[in-house]
Amino acid sequence: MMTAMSTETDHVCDLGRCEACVIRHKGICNALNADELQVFRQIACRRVYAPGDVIVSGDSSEVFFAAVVTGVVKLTKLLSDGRQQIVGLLFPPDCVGRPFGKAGPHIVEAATDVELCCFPYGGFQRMLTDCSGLSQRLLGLTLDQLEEARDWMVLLGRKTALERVASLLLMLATRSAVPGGSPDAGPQPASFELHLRRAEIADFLGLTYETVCRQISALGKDGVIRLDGKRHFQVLDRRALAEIADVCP
Amino acid sequence: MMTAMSTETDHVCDLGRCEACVIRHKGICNALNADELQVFRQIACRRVYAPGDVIVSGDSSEVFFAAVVTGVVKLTKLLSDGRQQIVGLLFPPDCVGRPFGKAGPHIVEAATDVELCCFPYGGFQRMLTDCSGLSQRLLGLTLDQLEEARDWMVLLGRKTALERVASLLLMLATRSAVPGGSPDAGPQPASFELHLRRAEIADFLGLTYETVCRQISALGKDGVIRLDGKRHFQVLDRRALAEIADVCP
DNA sequence: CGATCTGTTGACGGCAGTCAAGTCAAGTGG
DNA sequence: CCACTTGACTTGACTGCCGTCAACAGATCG
Repeated sequence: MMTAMSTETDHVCDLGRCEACVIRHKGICNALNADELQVFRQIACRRVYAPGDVIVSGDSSEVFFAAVVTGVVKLTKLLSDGRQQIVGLLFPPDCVGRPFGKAGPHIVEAATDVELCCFPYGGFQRMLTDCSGLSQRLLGLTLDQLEEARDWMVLLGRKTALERVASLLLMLATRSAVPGGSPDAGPQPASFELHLRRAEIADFLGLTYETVCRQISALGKDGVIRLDGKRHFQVLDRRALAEIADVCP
Repeated sequence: MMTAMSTETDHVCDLGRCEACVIRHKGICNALNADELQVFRQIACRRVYAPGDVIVSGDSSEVFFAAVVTGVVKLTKLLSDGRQQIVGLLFPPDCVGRPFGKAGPHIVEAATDVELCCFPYGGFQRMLTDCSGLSQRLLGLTLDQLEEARDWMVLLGRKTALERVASLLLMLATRSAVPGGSPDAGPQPASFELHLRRAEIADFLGLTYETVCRQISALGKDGVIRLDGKRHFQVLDRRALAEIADVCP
């Protein structure tokens, strides 16, 4: 598959070559030309995390910026009595952390095996000024995340438990669909792994894990989805799922 | 009060002078130097709206970008059966609309008397590329909004009705505090007008308006707040309010 | 084997939604 | 001026969804 142009080391080393990176033409990296990429590569540094690893915690006085290369990153916020809410799931090529000063208290955690491309804070800040397209690109990504967050606000504020679960499954089914696949032509069997525990799903949907269980069971009984094992989902009736989720496409 | 430097027309005309604008040194305008401001001023156009006026509706195929100069703008999302959720309140100098293509279906509405500084879409896009600091500044604002949206997700997903109402009142009390005032030195009587109807508060908090009423009454009975009329609130015990709201400062 | 973790299902109760009645203020029209 | 309407708000009674508590089933591991 990989056309081996390089006669040099073929095993992916710490930094790898940006040109071969899976997010080279996505996210912020896509805003860079070859020369700028060179600079990027010199200040960047790859890090890997196992599921459950905490990437950043506390009130993030420690500034941090990175791009998600592979895996899923979980963004959680806490109330003082322990209640918690997942406020974002980051997929490649989303970015973690924020330029320009402080953010509120988050917990940033790896939901799956995760590979990050990390940037020293000052260096990234400089790139942001030097590379004309970079901040625009990052702005675009941030606006997308804002849009997602707002859709999630509707879910949390107004949807029933069943609608919430359906919405999540539909989102994941859509996201995990092959990007090059036919645009909603075939029935699209839509099957995917959900790496989150029931409790994490609950924290994402603003429910308890018992309620999540019940609604998943309900969707199963109605023949809308099917579970193979505990975490592998199969969408049998996508249209019904979308109708329950009340998504306005 | 106003030091009349200009010997010319004193009544504020359609465009006014950017130099005298209340958001000249805030928001995106602050990223511009005098020359860039000149360009901005030539493509910009002021518009005013009355409370309840719809600024943009539908799926915003009509692209639109503007800065809020005065007043409060309401961002609403709908479900197909009429349930609705306010996903954002925009105060000066926040921005309405998004560069780079489409956003989801929103309703953008004036919550109070509103004055906007509107930009033609193409012109703003060009400015974004030409003015180096502009996209960075807009990025900063967008990141702030994202942070706010995520805090709101915690409220909608995990807080009780009483906590939600307390959180809203605390936010408004904080926002309406005199910016130059003493940083939480005195008791800060914190009194403000809430221009939203009970039903709108409910749509913001993910509750029904009856529940909002009850919780406001409860806070009143406990001596935490006081109502003068229907919409003028006075925070009597800010510490208690913050404790109820469970805000981690 | 027990211990622990994750997930499922049942019984019950409470918080907030639903339905409904009533108050208050402002406007309208005779 | 008064009768009436309308809209925003408040309060009460009842219901239901979802949270809480609990028991149990598999799976993994030492």
